[in-house]
Amino acid sequence: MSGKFSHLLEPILMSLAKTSKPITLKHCNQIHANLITSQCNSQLHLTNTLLSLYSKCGHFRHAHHLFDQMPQKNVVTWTTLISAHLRSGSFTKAFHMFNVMRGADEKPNEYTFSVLLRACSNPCFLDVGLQIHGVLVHYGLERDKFAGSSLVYMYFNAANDVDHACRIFHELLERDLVTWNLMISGFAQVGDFSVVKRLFSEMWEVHGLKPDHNTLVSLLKCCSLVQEVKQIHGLASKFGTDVEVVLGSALLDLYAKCGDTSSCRKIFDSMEEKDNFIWSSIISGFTKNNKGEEAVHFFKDMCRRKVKVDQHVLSSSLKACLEIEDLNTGVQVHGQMIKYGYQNDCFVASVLLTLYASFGKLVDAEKLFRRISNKDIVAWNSMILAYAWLDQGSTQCMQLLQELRRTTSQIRSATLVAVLKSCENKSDLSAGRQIHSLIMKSSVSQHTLAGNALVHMYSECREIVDAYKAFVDIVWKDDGSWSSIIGSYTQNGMELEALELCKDMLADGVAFSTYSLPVCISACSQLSAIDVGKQLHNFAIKSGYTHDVYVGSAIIDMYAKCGNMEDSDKVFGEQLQPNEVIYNAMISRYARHGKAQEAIEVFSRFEKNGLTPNHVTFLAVLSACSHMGYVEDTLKFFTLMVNKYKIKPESEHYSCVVDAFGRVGRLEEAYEIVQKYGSEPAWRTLLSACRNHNNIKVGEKTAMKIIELYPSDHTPYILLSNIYTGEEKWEEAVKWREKMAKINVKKDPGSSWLI
DNA sequence: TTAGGGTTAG
Repeated sequence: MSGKFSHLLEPILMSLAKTSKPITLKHCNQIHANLITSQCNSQLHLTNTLLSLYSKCGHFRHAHHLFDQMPQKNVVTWTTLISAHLRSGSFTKAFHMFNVMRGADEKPNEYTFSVLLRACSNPCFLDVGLQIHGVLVHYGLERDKFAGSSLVYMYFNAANDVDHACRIFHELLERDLVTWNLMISGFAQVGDFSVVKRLFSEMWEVHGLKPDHNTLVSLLKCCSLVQEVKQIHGLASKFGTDVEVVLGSALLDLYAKCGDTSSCRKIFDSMEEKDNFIWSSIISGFTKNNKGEEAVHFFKDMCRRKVKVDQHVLSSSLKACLEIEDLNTGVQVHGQMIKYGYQNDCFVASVLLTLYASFGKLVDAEKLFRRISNKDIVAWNSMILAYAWLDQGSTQCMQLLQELRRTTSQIRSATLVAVLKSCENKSDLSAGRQIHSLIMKSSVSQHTLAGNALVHMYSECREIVDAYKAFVDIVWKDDGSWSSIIGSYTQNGMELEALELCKDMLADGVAFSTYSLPVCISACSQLSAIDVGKQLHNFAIKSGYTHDVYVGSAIIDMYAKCGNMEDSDKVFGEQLQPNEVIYNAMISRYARHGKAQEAIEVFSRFEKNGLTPNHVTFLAVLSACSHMGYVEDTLKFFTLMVNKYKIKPESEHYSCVVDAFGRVGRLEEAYEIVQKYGSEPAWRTLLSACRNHNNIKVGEKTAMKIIELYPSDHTPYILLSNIYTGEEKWEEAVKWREKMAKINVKKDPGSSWLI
């Protein structure tokens, strides 16, 4: 009687087992009920299929429950259950079931071993895998296609053991496409590309096996040039290989790495089925190529189509927001992150916290950081860097470092480099010195990256002697080390020494790079050493570095500072794609030569070319206008900067406005600005303007303020005394000179900041 | 009836 309806149930079960559509628990339960009512549940092959359906739709407990209730079991039943445990990540349970199975005298077959060995491809299960290999030999299955192929896979992935993998492969009785693909992917993984190519041609030319998308994905791992990627892409058409999601995303990723975003888009558009991999590949592909706008567009498109986003999509999209400084979209991504439950994901939260921090939202950033359940080192470094951007953020960075040291004894150089970033200011120097001694005591002491960061930190703190000491201590000096120390000397008025170091660098076998060349050229500019500058320019031409914007702008600047405007213009004209840096150099050049009108003209060309001015651009154009006393223009550019370009003015920008007002004698207005936003240089600019206009009222207020802020400074006393002298108020003038003498403030011999 | 390969992120 039993199983009389099996001919009805069987086709339904079979079609469900083969479908690519998602199977629900409801489907499984219905079939289960039907199996029972139609008395087909004693038909083992049908129950086994149901068991695998429960496992495929992720309902492992139901699978296990069914398994327990089955009166009869065969090797398929056991293998399916072991596979279900592995699918759910319960490795120990799976291995345990294997032992129970053998205890129950059920003989494992090639499928059972295939399933188990795949789990052992994880290095932490290699020991188990080797034991299973022993058992497999006992059953005489070592030369079997399925079991043997899985052994090959295990030896490559868990042990990087090429010899063992090859021995097993060569002794197989039969090899199919999957077996060949496993070998090819194994060699691609260990980086032996010549063997990959040899295996590929043998598979196709000798054995006539047509490659599939898996083969091509392994071949793609051997590509480093766009031509090679195109070749593999061509093979797909030659063999009629379906460019499905896996091959599609691998191709897309490689085209992106070669900078070919138009091919990325073509592949993306041609994909009928788009999964999360494809979406995250296209978003990260555009982000990698500094095309954040497009990347963000893809993200929004994805959300509009109601495609479920995953952690890869979220982190790539946030990276794009970071690149284009788009906080609004970032907040939208945050919304999706909450919606899909990725709020505590380490990867996603690390980028989002960086984005929030870049907009000064440190409280939000830290909140995200604290919620990450398993913080890895990148998350810690991101949080440290977030504080490092703050003025005087070294205290928080040091606290985070202490906290991190309580959780791990291994501190890597990237973390210390991040903390050092927070110490690039004189007031944070003591923290910087602490990190220095920490580095010297740790295994990081020989790391070039850490040494370079120390040189940079001391240099920014204007501790040149210490910068040099740190430089000398670097065991393997690279281009970054040399550029850092040469730059440090140049910025601190030691240009001759900088050029000497430049010679040492060449003698040490380190060639000029796009980093070291601009600093050396800039040393020449400040020395007006046009001959050496020209030599460096020649070198730049020969090595093709003139198209680099930093090299180009340094050369433009060098000729201008040496008074050779003709060559400066020539180099500007040779720039293929002048960007912000180049234009900034041109505007600064005119600003320095007091040519405000020309500076303004360059600024408008800059805007016409679709470039976005930054705070340096505005500093240059504001200083050009203010130097000439163009108050209206100064105010116009200042408003443009704040309103249109949303750039937060820094103290230098305010100083320019103060300077402009000061030059035309609008001292009260200047005073108002300095009082609200000014810094030390702004106060000094104002005081100097008061002296030029002999304005006692504002001059007194200003001088008092400087005395209050910098009590040991002689300049306000002298300037005030000079103002009184100018107004023929001799008594007052003498009074201020006396005051200065009384509190023991001395004028630096032979120097005055006015000079 | 059970099985083996592969792609994306900070």
